[in-house]
Amino acid sequence: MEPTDDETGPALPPVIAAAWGLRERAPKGPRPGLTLAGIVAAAVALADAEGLAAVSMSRVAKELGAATMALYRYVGAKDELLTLMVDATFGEPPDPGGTGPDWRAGLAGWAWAERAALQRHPWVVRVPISGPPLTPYSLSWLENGLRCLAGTGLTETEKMSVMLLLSGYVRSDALLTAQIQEASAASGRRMDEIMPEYGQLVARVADPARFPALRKVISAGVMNQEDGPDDEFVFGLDRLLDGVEALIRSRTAT
Amino acid sequence: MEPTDDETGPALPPVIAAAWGLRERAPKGPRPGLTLAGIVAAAVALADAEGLAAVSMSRVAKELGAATMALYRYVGAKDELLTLMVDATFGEPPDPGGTGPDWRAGLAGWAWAERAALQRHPWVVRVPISGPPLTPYSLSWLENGLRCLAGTGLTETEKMSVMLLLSGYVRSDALLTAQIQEASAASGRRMDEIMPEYGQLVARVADPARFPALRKVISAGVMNQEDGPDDEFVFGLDRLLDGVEALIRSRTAT
DNA sequence: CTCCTTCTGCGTATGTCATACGCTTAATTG
DNA sequence: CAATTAAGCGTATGACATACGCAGAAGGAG
Repeated sequence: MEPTDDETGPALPPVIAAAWGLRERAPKGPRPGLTLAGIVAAAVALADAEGLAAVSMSRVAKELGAATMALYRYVGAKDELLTLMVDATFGEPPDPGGTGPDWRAGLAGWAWAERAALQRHPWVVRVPISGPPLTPYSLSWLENGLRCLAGTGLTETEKMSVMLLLSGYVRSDALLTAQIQEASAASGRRMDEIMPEYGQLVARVADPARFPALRKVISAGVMNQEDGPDDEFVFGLDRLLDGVEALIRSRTAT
Repeated sequence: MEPTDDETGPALPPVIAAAWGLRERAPKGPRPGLTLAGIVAAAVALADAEGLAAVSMSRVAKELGAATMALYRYVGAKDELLTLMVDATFGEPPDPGGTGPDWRAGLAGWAWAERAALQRHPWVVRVPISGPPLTPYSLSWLENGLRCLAGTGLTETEKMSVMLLLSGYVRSDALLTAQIQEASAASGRRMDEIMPEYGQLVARVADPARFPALRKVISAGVMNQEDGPDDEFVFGLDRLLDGVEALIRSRTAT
């Protein structure tokens, strides 16, 4: 179960190979009673139902009717299980990523879909990510995003940077939403009470003389307005895509 | 040590009050042998030297020559200590946030400074954040950022959204950098080897027929180019500020 | 000066967790 | 049928956060 590191390149973590279906099962030995996919699915269901904190190796094993240590035949460490859990929640990206001419609509759809996936499984943003994506679904999403940028005059480096920027933004937004949900659950208040309360706390703590701009924001009622949670996302997404559009236009003009 | 929840508003977590210097020491009882600031400073030093994983309550206490449980007189839970650690690493923002007319230069400077702070303490991006900022330095940074936007025609809500967008971006970028550092430390390879290796792994795992756009990026050598790590940051920052500029221009034009 | 209140430091105990190690046993091949 | 290989898993280890309650210090009240 060592990472394979032959002359063709660097080590491929075994669990990643397994996720891509590249694991050749040895002909000898007892047949496996569990599957990697089954373990991941059980862990995802558990996280959905009781939160990421409930996902311990022993708890997942119990859910499967197996012993804790049985899982380690499929997964080298809990870390790897978490990586696969995240990948599983994304699933196949929604759409062939049409090579249609409208890159902007394509990327916007991509962002909305990723956001939806993250909101279906709010714990995903709490998983500490260990590196750039190598898992099947994650790469599928990246692929589809990149396809949207095919017709633009951007360099490959720029395309990648745009995807990095966009996925980072979606993640940031989802993190914020998740925080509000958690704060609501922890304090027992309704979700639409969290931000107004935050505004009050800031007002109590921030001296108007030292924090004039901040106080102005608060007293303008920014935290109290009844905005659908989508408004914030729309704003950032529009800004971001405007920035990309400016670049593309300058490229096309040249 | 209960959160105070009087008629003036919602509960202010006691450790936040302490961080703002709002704690009135009781006249009775033995004098405290530790200080909250000292505990936080020790924890930050420990995280800087040995990483976030080394920061356990017992380890921090040992660093101070105190017993583990002594810390709980100053901090309700480890979570709170982490929040204060993050705040401490930011420190006072660099510059009065001049109300000069050039919002763009101001915000860019803000972003670079925040990025520098995060890179001085790479573990900060690994701290699970529990909610919107309430700590002194965090709010100072927010204040200074907001001031940059004073002259623009943006609404208060929009200003806040811009700051959210920008700080999320800086954080995302710092997270990526931290991941590369961690991967480098874990695998023993040099930091500039990590991305090329990632490219090779993707090439090994992603079938060209199913991932054409991704393969095109890889084979264009995107992962191999000798880019200063700043290039990525510059690109995203420019896009982002371009997007904000487009909005401001449309506002001013009206 | 003395007692009482109040708060600090901290020893101990508890429950949880990830995971290393090695035994047993089931498939399969020769 | 014997040898091989890997699956399931029981046990043990060490780390961790933190609840609880005691002992002693500091100051105020009488």
